[in-house]
Amino acid sequence: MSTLFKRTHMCGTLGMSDVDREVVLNGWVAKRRNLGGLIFVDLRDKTGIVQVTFDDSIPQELFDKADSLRSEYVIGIKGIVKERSAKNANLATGDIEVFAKDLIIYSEADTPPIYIKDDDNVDDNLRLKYRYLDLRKLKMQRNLTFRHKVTKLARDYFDSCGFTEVETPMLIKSTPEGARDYIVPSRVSQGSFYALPQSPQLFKQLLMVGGTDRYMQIVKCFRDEDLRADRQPEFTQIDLEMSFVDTDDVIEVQEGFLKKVFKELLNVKIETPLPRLTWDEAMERYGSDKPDTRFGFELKKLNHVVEGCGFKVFTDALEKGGDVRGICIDGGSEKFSRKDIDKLTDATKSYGAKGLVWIRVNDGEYNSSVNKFFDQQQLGQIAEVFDAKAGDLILIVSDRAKVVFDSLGFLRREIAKRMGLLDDKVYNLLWVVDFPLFEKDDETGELKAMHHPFTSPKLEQVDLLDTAPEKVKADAYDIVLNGVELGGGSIRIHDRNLQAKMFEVLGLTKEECDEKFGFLIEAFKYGAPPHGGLAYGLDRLVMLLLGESSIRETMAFPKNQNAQCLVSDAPAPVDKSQLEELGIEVK
RNA sequence: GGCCUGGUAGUUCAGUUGGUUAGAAUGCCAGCCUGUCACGCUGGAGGUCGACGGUUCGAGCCCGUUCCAGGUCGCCA
Repeated sequence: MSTLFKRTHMCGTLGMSDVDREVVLNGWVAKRRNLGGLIFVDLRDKTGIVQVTFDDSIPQELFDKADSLRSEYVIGIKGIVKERSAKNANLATGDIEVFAKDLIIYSEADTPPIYIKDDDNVDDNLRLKYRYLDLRKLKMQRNLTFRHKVTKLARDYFDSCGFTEVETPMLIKSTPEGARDYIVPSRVSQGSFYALPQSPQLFKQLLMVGGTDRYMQIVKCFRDEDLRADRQPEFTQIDLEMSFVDTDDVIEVQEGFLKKVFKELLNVKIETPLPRLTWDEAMERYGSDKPDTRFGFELKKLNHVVEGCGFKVFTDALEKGGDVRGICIDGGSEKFSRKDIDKLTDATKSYGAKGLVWIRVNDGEYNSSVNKFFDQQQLGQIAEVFDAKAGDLILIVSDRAKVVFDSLGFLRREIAKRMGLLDDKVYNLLWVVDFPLFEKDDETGELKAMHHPFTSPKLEQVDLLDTAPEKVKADAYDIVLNGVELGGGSIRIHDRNLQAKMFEVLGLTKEECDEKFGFLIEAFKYGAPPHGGLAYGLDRLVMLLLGESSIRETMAFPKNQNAQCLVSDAPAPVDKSQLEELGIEVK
């Protein structure tokens, strides 16, 4: 029975140029202020808020209707735009207001369980349960719109570079390496299962064999692993693959994309070519393969300085082939109390460090947690490595290399955060290149592919595959922004013999390879072009561009930490009959 | 699975050494109010202090167990 007021304008777009214009607006009541003979309603749609005014120039019946409005009622109004006598500088539309001549209430609304206000601080579970209310926040609408702009820009840019967007299947074969798969039962082939893709990796390589030449896809990926602020079980990649390219070609195209994204969406100029760090250098200097270079505190190796010292913790670590490394915090001595350092020490323990040695640099003397083992001269030698000055704080960790890098990498970032050195207006993009091809499994000691088994080794190092595979570097690269991995990729192996060699080093039998990747190996028999590519984590990219700290702020319906969708209550049990139809036993 | 933080009104939080009827802000309801925009003023409703057990004359507070949430380590080729 309700009629519709045909909208002429969006709320947030009105301004002085619309004065005296008759407009029709639709939206939600964000706020009602009743001053007695005068009622103000803040009307909201996705573009913003505008003030609608009801005064005594309208019939009493209409005024009473306006008085009945409550938060989140959905209404339409007809009215005239007028310049305000009292302007509101805090509101984009604050120069004008709309004098209502007619009002229609489309829906009434119960009092909402959460405030619809950008700067609220509501429990995450409530926000996720009532996500449709949360999404009414202008910030969320801005975020979704921004995300849309990133994907549109990606499609346009890669289109202009000769890429074709191709959809790859969502129901694929499970290849249980790496992350856990989400499994989908097959009704037609009972007892068999599909998996949801962790990435379109194998299919995009098949597209290269299929002559697609340049492929892109904005694609959902699924990983059944524990969640984090920047990790969701279903997330979106901007996935890319190119034929007849080397690392430089891939990087050049991507730098063009990133430059455009930053220029057009943030009006930030990115200087290209971007810096490139080798993986070795990134670890040595920053203790991380995704270094944040907005601040210093670079790692220094102290092995040669502490060699033969009387401190057993250091000498033991060295004897076992480990390292002694440290960082120097400029002016950190005053900023961090003994208690602060104890807390930091505790925090490093989750990275495997057993302790933290500290040295406070004063004028010409040193105070440290290892005064018993080092005299002033020895401490001075350590300080010299860092070029430390009075007021600095040196933190040292000794252990096997991974623990040392992880702990110090964490410390430098944590300390920078506490010292307020993380400027979110600075965008330090860089490439980390030459990753190791393999890494050792901590439990089994076996080699496994660091990236995936189709990543090409650096061709000049292929001979090392037989003699010292752990030393072989890969043609793999990650793009890093302010300490966050935005994306990664590699040049793939297109040579059958090299691929066979790779599987051999990984200890995979021919049967295992055929079982898992037979279709790709088969495809490579029929002419595979040299190819390589890259995939961005779209959610993370958008998160960083928006200055958000969780990817949940960039997606419409994210899952909570238990991977549940609180809006729809998934996952949920299914009917017994559904399971029977799938041939799944019911307990 | 481990560690850290938290769970008190619809919401965000405070709650001292264990002690009367558990508070504030905001939201909500009612009344008044013609230039507000965090409108104002007056009044009102609103609580399984996450759950269970224990200690105690007495528990929001102490102890134990457990559930839930967020962060994080492991994990994420």
